[in-house]
Amino acid sequence: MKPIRVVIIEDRAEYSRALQTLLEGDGRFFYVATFTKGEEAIKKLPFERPDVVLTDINLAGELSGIDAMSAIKGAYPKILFMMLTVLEDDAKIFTALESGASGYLLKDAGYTRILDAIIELYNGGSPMSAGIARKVIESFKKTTPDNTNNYENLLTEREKEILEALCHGKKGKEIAKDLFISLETVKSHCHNIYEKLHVKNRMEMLIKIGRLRNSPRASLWTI
Amino acid sequence: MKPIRVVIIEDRAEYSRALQTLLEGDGRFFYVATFTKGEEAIKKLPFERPDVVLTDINLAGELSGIDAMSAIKGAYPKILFMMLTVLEDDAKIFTALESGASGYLLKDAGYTRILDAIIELYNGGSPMSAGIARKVIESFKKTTPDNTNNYENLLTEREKEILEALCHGKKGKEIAKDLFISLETVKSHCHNIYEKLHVKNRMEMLIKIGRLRNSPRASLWTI
DNA sequence: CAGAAAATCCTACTTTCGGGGGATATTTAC
DNA sequence: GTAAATATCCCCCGAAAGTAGGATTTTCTG
Repeated sequence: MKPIRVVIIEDRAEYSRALQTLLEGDGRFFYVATFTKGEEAIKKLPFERPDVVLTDINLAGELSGIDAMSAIKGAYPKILFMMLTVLEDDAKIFTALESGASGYLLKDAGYTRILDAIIELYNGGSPMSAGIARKVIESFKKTTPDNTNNYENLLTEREKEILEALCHGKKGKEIAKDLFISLETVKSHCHNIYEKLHVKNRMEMLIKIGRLRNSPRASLWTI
Repeated sequence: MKPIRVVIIEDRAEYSRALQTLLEGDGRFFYVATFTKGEEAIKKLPFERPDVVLTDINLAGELSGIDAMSAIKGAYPKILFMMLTVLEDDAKIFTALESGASGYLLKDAGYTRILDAIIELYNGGSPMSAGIARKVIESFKKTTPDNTNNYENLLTEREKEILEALCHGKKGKEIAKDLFISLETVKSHCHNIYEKLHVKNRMEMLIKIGRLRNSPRASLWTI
C-alpha cells in the first residue's frame, strides 16, 4: 500500500510539529509539508500533490483555513480536506462542509484517532467527532428541538404544501395541476403566504425562509 | 453507570436474537424487547422506556422501520434511533435522518462496532458507517467530486454579476438601476445566462447552480 | 349552532419575465 | 485586420406573477 500523502495547514508550530512527528513515525503516511498561511497554501499546496490535507480553521493571515480549502477544492476537487479545530462552532462546521471538507475533528481527539481518521477519510469515509456528527445529523431533522418562530404554526397545511412546491421551482400552473385546483386558487394561496411572511414575491420569500444561499464565496461558480 | 436500555425492531429472528445475545452478555446494556412489526412497535415500544432503539428498515408488515420511528419519535423525541440495514440506499438514508434517526449503520458492521455505536449514540454522537457518513457530508457540498460545469469559465463577468444579483432576489428593474444599464440589457443578459445553463427561468437557474436549498437539511419551517 | 378559519374560485388589472427578432459599438483573439 | 465575443440598447408579444376585491363552501371550534 502506497503511503497517504498528507499536508498540514496550521499556524501553531507546536501542534503542526507534533502531527508531523506522528505522521513520519507511521509507515501508512508520508508527511509532505506544512503551510502556516492560507495565501501560501493556495499558491503552493496543489504542487505537493497531497491525498489528504489536515486543515486548521483559524490562521494568522487574512484567509481562514476554510477560505484556503474553498479555493483549492474548487480547482483540485480530488484533494480531501479534514478540518482540525479546537471549537465546535456550528456556523463554521457547516460552512466548512459546504466548502468541501470531508472530515471534521476536534483537536481534543487523541492522536491515534487522528491517524485512523486520515485512513478512514482516504478510504471513502467522513470521520467526525461525536458531537459534530450529531449536529450534522440533527440538521437533517424536520422537527427541531426548539421550535421558536416556526412557520409550522403560521401557515396552514395547504399553504405549506404550496410553499414547498414553490421552493422546488414549480410554476403556478404546475402547482394547480398537481393539486387539482385552479391557478387562481394557487395565486390566492401565494398572496396569503406572502402576506404572512411579510414579503412581496417568491424570491423574497425564498430568502426569508432561508432557502436561497447567498454566501459570497468564490466556490459558488462551481457545481 | 446505569445500563443503556435497548429495544430492537427487526423481523428477521436470527439477526435480532444474535443482537439480543450480544446485549445480554454485556453489562453496559440492558436488553428490553424486540418488535417485529412497525404497527406493534408504535403501540408498545414507548412503554418499554428504551434509551436506544436499533431499527431495521425493511419489515414484514405494512409499515417500514422508518415509518415506525417517525411515529414514535414524534411523540417521544428523546428516544434515540439507530438504523441498522443491509443496503446503502441514498433515498432511505436521508429519509431516515429526516424522520429522526441519530445513527445509521450497515449490517456488515462488526458486532463490536454495533455495541460501540450504541454507546456513542447514547453519549451524544451519531455513529455512521464510513460510506454513509461520506454521503451525508457530500450532501452539504456546493462542489461536486469532479468539477465539470464550471460557470466561472462559462459565463462572462457581466453575466456573473447579473446572476449574483438575481440570486439576491433582485428584479430586473433593480438590477438595471444598480448597474446603470437599461432593463433591456438586463433581460438580454438573463436570456444569455439561461441559454448557457440550459434552463428556462430564474427558478430553474437557482436549482441548477445549487443556490436553492431543497435538501432535507434546509430547516424548513424554522428560522 | 354560530362564527371563524380555511380552501376554493372568479374578474380585472399591472408588472415582471422571457422569447424572438434585431442593431451598434467595443474589445479580444487568431 | 478580420472575425468572434461581449456589452449595450430597441420593439413586440405572450406568459407568468402579483394585486385588489370579491364570493362560495367546507371545516373547525367554542
